[in-house]
Amino acid sequence: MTPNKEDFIKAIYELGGEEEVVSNKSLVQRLSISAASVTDMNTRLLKEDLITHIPYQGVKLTEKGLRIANQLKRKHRIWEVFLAEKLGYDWNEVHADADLLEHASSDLLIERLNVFLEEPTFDPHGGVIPNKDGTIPEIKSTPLIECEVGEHFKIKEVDDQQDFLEYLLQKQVSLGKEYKLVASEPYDGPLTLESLSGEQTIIGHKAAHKILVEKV
Amino acid sequence: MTPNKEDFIKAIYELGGEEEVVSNKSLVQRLSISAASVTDMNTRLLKEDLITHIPYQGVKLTEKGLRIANQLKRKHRIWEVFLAEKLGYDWNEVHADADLLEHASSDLLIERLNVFLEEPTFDPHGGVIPNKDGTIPEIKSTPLIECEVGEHFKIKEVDDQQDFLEYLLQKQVSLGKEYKLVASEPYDGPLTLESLSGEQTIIGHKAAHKILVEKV
DNA sequence: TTTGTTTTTTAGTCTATACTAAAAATATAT
DNA sequence: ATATATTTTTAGTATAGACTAAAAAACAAA
Repeated sequence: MTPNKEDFIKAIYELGGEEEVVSNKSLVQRLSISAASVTDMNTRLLKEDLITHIPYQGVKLTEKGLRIANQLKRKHRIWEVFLAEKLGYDWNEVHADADLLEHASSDLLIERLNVFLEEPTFDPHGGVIPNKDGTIPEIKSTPLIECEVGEHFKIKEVDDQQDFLEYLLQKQVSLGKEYKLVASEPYDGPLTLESLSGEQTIIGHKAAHKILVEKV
Repeated sequence: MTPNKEDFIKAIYELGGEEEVVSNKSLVQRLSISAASVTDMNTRLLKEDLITHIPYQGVKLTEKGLRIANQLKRKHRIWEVFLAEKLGYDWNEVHADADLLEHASSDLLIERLNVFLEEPTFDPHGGVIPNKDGTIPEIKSTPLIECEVGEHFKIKEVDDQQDFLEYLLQKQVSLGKEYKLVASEPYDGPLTLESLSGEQTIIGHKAAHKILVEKV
């Protein structure tokens, strides 16, 4: 497995290759390589049983390919957590360096880094971190940021940083409380929540990443 | 610059290519590649002005090559500090992962990591960390671990971790005090110091890494 | 100094990854 | 349905990095 193959598999995954067939054209655009190079890489990955290929239609990940894609995603997201939490990267800065690091990380390194970071469940964007074996953890609760306007939910888990907890206290947001999401501004804008008693609370999008809810 | 070229330059450096001509043979052994591959790589690095080459004798780093070698060493050693201090790697475990990571580190990442680690001067083995621009910092003080038996020295700087400071206090080792190194056991064994008043103190090799001294 | 050994270089191959240009297959539109 | 446009594949080429085998140069030793 080389960095290039890894990137290719990741690209297929991100274009929906877990379920549907992904066209050469979309891979050409995603990876900025020629169509011929995509065909080349397809035949190589096919030989390794990482994808299935329907000529003139596209490729799909095999079980093996999917497992690798998820393990890469695990590495990527654990690095993102590190970059954001420990090195002070902004959420939009983490991606490029995580992309480099994920290809240079032994399993041992990732597991130790994971422990150092206290086994995070989500990356800085709120994405779920896959398990070591490439499976996706059963998430009963979803980040508030992923809720749609109009949905009702219950607060299940919040980030446990001191200042964030104080912020929530001040906003009177507490575990178990039920809300309805009444508005969510685009471009990482604020969310408006309405409690059962009709009071409205406005919180920022970063906060909405740190709050896990269960839809009711 | 590719990881292979980087490793090649590092190998030349480690074999003394800053000053003397390094033979193909030594590079063959160091990198476990064929003699023909060494010649190939030499011609490539020559084209980029990273080395000078005397046919049938060997190669030497140019100024440019040396700067790159030191910047790589900087990356390598900063990662070693991270692996040892933050992820709990043993001193002998850090090398392999640092070797991978050093090729996947943007300058930005290394500088932020350096700040996170509080700008260490030495790696876990006591090696000096080169400056960002590829120069070697002027070290007035040397780690105690690098002293030879019989030398006299003065304590200049010690690691400032709470428990280590308590340990030193208990051993009555303090800044400015003068000692003579009277014994140093091999295989990371303990060091025996003798103060001016003739008292002997025995400290472990790890502690000797954390103590900087000036020879007198 | 002549012979034998070691080291380096050259020549030719191989694989991974890219490319362009052209051919083949598929999709679209009148 | 036939012409046109798009997408995919094939064919041929390039570069980085590796190899083996053989030639050339340098070194060592009797």
